[in-house]
Amino acid sequence: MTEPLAPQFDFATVEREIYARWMDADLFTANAQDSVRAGGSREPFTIVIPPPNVTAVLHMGHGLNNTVQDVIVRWRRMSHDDALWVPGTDHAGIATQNVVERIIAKEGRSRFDLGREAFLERVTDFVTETGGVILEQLRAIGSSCDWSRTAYTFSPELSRAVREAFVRLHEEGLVYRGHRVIHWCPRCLTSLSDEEAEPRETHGKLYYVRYDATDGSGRSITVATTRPETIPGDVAIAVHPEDERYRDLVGTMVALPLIGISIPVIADGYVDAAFGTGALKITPAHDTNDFEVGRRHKLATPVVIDEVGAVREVADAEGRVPDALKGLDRFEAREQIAAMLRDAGALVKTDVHDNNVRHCYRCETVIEPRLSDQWFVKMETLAAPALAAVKDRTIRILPERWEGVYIHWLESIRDWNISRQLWWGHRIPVWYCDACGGEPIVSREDVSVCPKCGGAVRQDEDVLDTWFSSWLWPLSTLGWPNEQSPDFNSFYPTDMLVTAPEILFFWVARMIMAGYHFVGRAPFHTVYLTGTVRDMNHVKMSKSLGNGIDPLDVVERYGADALRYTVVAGLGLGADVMLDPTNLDQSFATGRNFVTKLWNIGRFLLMNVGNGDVMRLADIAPERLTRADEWVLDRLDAAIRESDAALGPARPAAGATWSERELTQGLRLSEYVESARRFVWNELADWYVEAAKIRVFGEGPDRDVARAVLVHVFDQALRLLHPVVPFVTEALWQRLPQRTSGQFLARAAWPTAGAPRTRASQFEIARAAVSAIRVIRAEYNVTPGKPVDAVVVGRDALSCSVLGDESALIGRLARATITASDEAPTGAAAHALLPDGSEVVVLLAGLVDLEKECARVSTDLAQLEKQLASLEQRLANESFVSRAKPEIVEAERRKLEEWTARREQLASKKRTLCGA
RNA sequence: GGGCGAAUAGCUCAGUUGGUUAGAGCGCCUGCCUUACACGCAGGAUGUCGGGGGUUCGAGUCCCUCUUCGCCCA
Repeated sequence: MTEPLAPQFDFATVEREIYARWMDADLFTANAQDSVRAGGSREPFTIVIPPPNVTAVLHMGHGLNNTVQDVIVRWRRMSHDDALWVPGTDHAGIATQNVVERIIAKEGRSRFDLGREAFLERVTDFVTETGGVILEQLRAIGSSCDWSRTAYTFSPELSRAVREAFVRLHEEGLVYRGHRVIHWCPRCLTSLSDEEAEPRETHGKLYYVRYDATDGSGRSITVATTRPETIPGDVAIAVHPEDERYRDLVGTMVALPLIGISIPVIADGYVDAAFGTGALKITPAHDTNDFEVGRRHKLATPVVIDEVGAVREVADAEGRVPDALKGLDRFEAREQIAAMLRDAGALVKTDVHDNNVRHCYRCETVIEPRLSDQWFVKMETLAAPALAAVKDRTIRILPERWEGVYIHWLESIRDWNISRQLWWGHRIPVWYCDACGGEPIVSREDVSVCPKCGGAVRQDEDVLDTWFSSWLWPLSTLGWPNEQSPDFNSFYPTDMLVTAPEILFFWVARMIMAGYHFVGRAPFHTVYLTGTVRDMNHVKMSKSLGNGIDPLDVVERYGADALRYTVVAGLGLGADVMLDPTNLDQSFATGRNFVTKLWNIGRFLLMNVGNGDVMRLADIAPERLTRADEWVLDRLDAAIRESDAALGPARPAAGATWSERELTQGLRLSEYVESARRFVWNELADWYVEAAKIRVFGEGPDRDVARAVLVHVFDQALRLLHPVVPFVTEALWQRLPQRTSGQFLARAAWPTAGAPRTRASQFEIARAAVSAIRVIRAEYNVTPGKPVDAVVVGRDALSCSVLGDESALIGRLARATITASDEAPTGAAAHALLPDGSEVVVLLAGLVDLEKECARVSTDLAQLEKQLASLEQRLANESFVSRAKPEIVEAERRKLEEWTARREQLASKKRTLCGA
């Protein structure tokens, strides 16, 4: 039963209601049995969500990313795939721990006051309470995740996968304990991986410090350093072996300024002779590269900066730190020692110097290189297949340019520090026995006594890098390490991964490594890296900068569909999306306008089609279709074809790897949306609906044809648009005549294009005639309501019959009374030449300005002649005719014929009008 | 410093292997409340495709170079 549609789309009510009905009907739950991999009839199509942090609230980046995933997964679901979108969250070690630490700080307590166990309880409580918020928010933007499979990196199941991975890698010798200089955040009090310690361009100084020789010769060597506060930790001065300036100093001793300890001058190829003075101070405990130099030269490693970044004699550093520096923060110490050096005459000069300083990606604190024991993953063997997978096209990364970045990173990969000195995270499954002091015990199960001596054991205090669980995400969410689980069998490997480029290394590359290493197969075949959401000044949106847009605010104001449509329509492949946080009305106008338009087309249709039976298109004899019918059906097919081409392929046709041709195809979401939009708005609404009005308003058998075409075409268009604007399309679709309850557009079949319709192009002649008359009306400022008289003159038999048959329609759309004739009338009238050579003459008694008409035709003619001249020149060119592809030459010849004929028409018109 | 990428209408961007008169959305201008829609309808204006050079019958598209901007890695 169709009740009239509300004049306005009440998205707030409808979206909530429809989402609830989708959930009740269980539409988003994938069935492992349906997958062809389990003997079913559907191709599996799986996307695993990039798990947002449990502490996260939805921002536009999530809005963009998850809209893209939802569009893709809905498209595949409608395309008969066994579509699965796995949702979930990440326990996010540092981020979550920071949040809870801030909360308890308000109570005046630190995590150390609470102790490990009590602190973890607080975190767990916090996560239980707020961890699901972002998943709820994803529903508000329409995400069709399979909520029955919601995963969490810290769940018992996924934690088992983490242990399995760690232990297995250890057994294979790929996880090892290393003693080296790592990135340390003195605020978070944890080590970080190379990726988590982000380089930032920083304005600093370069201090030139003189170290005097100890042999009394009066010689000295000046080094340039950005970090004079580490001077107490210096153990050598290094120069390049081939640097003539310092050759005679190599092997001699110099004194640490202010401190007096003697250190050697050594030669090492690592030194860049062109930087600073060409002499480098070596501080092995406080610089990654210096550590390597120190190791090569078997130097000591005095530690002079502690874990909170204060200068102290921490280890092997007795007598090295001057009293005046002790206890100072590293940056205060820098100023202090510079002053002391200046006073001592050892500071030669300072220069301004910009360099990249690493900062903690979570709290922005300047990283302090720190010497410590950490667990590492050996990356070289893991990287090899991940590198090969992209090179041999098993995996494609879009936009393509990211492939280069990925390859470059993997080719110069370094070992991965996975220890974190945090409390919130997967505890490293390693136990130590103090009694026998044997090898660390690495175990899948908790260990309570030493297997060797039966003594007490203690577990490693550290937890694992969060990414050590995230890299298993496509595996662990589907049941791994149980490779026999139905989900793993049916849905692994997954298909696409949609994420932000920032985590290409953190996450994407490592997932590929994990996939190959643990199960021998890539986790997905396509990586789609979306752009970034920015404000009008191209600044990335962020809460801290205050230039963000809250997606839920947008949903509240304009609806989820408007948000989704706007974002997808503005999204070139991998392109950034610009939105103005200060003008939401304008930013989301695209989506809001479109949704309203769609709603109004639906209103028109439901008001006028009525509740009576609607024929199926297939039951209508072809000869009953009008030219307009054929045209709109043809345009629909074109839109379907264009949408398919823009979206697909969904997977490599050959199964294993992408062909060269396929490699960069598909995922043009904005092109897909534009094709669909153009059809419903510029073709269906602007032309077909207008053309069909008189038929649906009338009575008789033709009314039923028009109703059938209208309903069919709108039904198909709603299917085509459903992935982008799921709510409004579902709401309209369910009200279409003869819909039985329990049917959902979300599960309806994706449209397929039919064979080309030959009569469709005939309607173009009528359309051109309407446009021509409208242009003339506008030029002569004929008031829109006022009818005019016009004569149409077909160029040939076909045009004549089309224009004759359709004259009533043309007249109605152009507000004109049309006479079809064999000959253009003479006398004062406005003329237009249609693309096919037919003519339209609008009789504007008393209005026609002969001069204006003459000028118009002259301009047209001049332009055509210019183009014709260049065309003639091209065809006269022997090289072109002989060297260009034959079909190109042929096309140009045909064009020449048409244009020449047109020139004759225009020239003759000009003679009549201009009287020359 | 090394590498990668971008530069097309006022703005944001398409333009897939070189081949019609370079497109879209938003914005802008003109006229219209035409009984689905003014969040709309009809009409319209706007490009030395960053500069220069080259390859080619033919370049927005390929090559070189310069300029500007962005990203990644030291």
